[in-house]
Amino acid sequence: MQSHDEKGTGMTEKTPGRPRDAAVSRKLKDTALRLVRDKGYDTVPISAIIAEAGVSRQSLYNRWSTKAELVLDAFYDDSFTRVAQPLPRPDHRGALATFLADIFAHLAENGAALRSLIAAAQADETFRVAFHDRFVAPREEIVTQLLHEAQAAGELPPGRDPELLSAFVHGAFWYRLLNGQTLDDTWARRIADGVFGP
Amino acid sequence: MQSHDEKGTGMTEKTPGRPRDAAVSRKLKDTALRLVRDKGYDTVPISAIIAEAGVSRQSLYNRWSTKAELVLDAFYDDSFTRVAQPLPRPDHRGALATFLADIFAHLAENGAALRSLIAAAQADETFRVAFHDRFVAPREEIVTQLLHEAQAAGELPPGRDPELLSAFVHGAFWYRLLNGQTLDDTWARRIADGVFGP
DNA sequence: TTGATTAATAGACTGCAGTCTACTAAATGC
DNA sequence: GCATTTAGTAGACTGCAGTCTATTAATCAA
Repeated sequence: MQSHDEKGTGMTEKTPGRPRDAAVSRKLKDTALRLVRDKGYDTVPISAIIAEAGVSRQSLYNRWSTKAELVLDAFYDDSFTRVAQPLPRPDHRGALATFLADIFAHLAENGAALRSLIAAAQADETFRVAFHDRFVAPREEIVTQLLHEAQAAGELPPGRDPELLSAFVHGAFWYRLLNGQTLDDTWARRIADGVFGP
Repeated sequence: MQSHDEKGTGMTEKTPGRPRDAAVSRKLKDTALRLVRDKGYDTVPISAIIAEAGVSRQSLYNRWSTKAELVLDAFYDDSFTRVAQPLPRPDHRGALATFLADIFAHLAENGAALRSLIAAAQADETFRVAFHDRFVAPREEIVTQLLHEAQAAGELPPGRDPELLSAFVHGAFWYRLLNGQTLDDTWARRIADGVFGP
């Protein structure tokens, strides 16, 4: 196996051989993030990323096995999933709308990359699982959790199905994103209203 | 421009030059359909399709500008959208469940290809529009229509939002498909119940 | 028959992601 | 020091989608 700790935990685990250069990882992620945001996932070749980062091809593939893994890491580092703040409690319908509006607001910057990563996941099961575990599942969990709480608080009728409704919410999000349709505050509210009823 | 009618309408429009050979188109679509079903979209190279079809590369690209366009055509010819039958009227909830169960049943055969086409649409706006117009929009329309009728029949409360609910339905479908999760009769029923309420 | 036009074929070519090879560099343990 | 191990660089290589060029074949109009 490899060492590859690279100060991930702070305690470098005393592996033999030359240690990984954390600066190389940083440069790759920063460059990938910038180039993909600026020019788009499919327009930016690996050769451009390593050239701008000033790093060899093999150094990239020592760390990530595909372009998609690198880009996921790059965006993950930046923000992407740190939307997972605790949500305001009193009004669950409003909390859901706010949560969605927050995600949708980030789509201006990250939406195109997100679409590319979802696409990449369809051709690469390993990446699909990684993407699901790191990006999809946590967000789904937040909504499911919120809906369970809303149900406990009596704001959502007991007959409703939080897991299904969470699939409705994220499904509508994905469906509109992947079909190139708008997603804004209005849609956040509309989705929340659709879940909680009129 | 080209002639490219190829008996599409029956009335060959008297274009100059050598006419397209309909047998070439047939062989390409049949071969593409079979190979993609058997081996998967990403596993089947163009070179294999033209080799098995016994046709030149250029003949393919004279008809379709990308692999995705060919495969969409191949699956479209076979079935794929002919699920658009008129639906039973008395029970709209049951009609929706049946409609979905029908789609889900076809996923065993076509689900992998559908995922690949959705993925391809994310990197190719021209194809995304074609795919949307030919595949996505008609199905969405069916559900929206059904929900409007259900609302008129009093089976769906007047406060509900058919366009949004349709996005919920197809969204949940896409979301689960793209995340590699099961879609069967149980889910069809569950989604229909989620739309119409408990 | 000839010319114009488009289709079909064969195969070279480009740009891409990802792999592989050869070599050099930095760390550890003796 | 020296051996071992892993990271780094440079660059060749493979397989892919899609483009391009050259040549031949089929149709229509004159």
